[in-house]
Amino acid sequence: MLKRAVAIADAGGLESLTMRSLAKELGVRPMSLYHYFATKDEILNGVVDLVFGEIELPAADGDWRTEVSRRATSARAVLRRHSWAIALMESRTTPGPATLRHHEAMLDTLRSAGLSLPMTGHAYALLDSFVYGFAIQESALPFDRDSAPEVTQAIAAQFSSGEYPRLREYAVERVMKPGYDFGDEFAYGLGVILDDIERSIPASDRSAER
Amino acid sequence: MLKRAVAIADAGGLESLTMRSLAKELGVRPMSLYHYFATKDEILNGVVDLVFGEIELPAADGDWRTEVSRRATSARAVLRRHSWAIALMESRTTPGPATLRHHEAMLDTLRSAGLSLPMTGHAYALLDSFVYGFAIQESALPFDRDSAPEVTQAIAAQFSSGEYPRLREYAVERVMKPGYDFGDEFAYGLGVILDDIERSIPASDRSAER
DNA sequence: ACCTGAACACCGTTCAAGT
DNA sequence: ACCTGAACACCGTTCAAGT
Repeated sequence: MLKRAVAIADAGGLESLTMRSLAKELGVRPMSLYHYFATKDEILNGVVDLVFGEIELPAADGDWRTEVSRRATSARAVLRRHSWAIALMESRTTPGPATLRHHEAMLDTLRSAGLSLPMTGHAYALLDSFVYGFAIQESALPFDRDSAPEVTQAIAAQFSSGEYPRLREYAVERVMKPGYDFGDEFAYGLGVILDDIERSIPASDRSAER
Repeated sequence: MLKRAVAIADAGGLESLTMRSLAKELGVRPMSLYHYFATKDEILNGVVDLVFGEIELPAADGDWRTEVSRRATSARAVLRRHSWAIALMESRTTPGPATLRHHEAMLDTLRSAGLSLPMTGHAYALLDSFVYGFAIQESALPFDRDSAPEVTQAIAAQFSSGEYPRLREYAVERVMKPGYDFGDEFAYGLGVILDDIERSIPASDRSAER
């Protein structure tokens, strides 16, 4: 039921997910939905939790760097698949069960790696800020993955006025060069964060497979 | 005119900003707005650009670390003031003039600090991912800045089931301790990123005030 | 150039009622 | 328990018309 809601938003964006469109998708009348959910907001909470549940959980007994990296990469992929969910996260304040399970697994992984409680907070806040923020930026790219060159060139032409020399430089010398992919910045940022976490681990726990 | 739109969203959230509410605020009939903007989407683009314009610009000829730090801190404050704007950013793909000026200033600051073109992209993507993602997390906190203790305790009680031991540990031993403030995590993350940027600067440019 | 009333095709949701 | 039709107070936007 919530899965259908996700499918609708995937296909037509968040604004296409209405009580009426969801009801139609389920072959039922709009008012029937109110027997299962008190408000549309409740449905949105469920939808966000469902999306969260798609993210691979890290294993606390694995190599922490591998696990944290895998989970972050999975989170990015999920948020790219359901980019409408990012906007939703800003307004949801009551985490669902999948979200809680997820946080529990992450905390377990970080604590098992030997991080102190304060450092666990630092690392988790930094990591998820990066993942969410990257997803926002990726979803707001002025070109989609396919039509990159044409649009990029149009933008670069706009910069030829000389008003934005640094933007022009970056567009022409970097973005328009073959092989450039904004998505690659994810690996860089993730590496920086993982390195910082690694440095924070007490020597006694370092590279301990436990 | 767009300022009034921002004020409406500040006061009542994004859903309270409608063509009708904006018209009323301006003492005009709804249809008059269409003489200045083709669609509501165009208004939203303008609103996002206005919010962007509130962020302090970094000075390319200042100390890069001071400037980048000041700008990131300002961005966080702005997005906290207008947290509804975060959700909007996800769907806007055409940057306005204030946004372009902003990016130009950031690129200029990073390049003037001696960063290579690829490293400039790495640093900027990492920095803004962090800033945006932090803003999302901060706006989705289950407690607002004032009523922290009561709500936190209610949440901690929920964890007493033993189903989420790591979450319980973190809530009880960290979040509920006096002096804890999620907002403090911003300084930590920003420090990690600035340190990474600093390490990337060629020795010849290091600490050059130029 | 600037503004507007009426209307249309939508929303989420209430309420009272059906099986 | 599960579903529904009619209705209400909203949306964004079109169109034709006013000054």
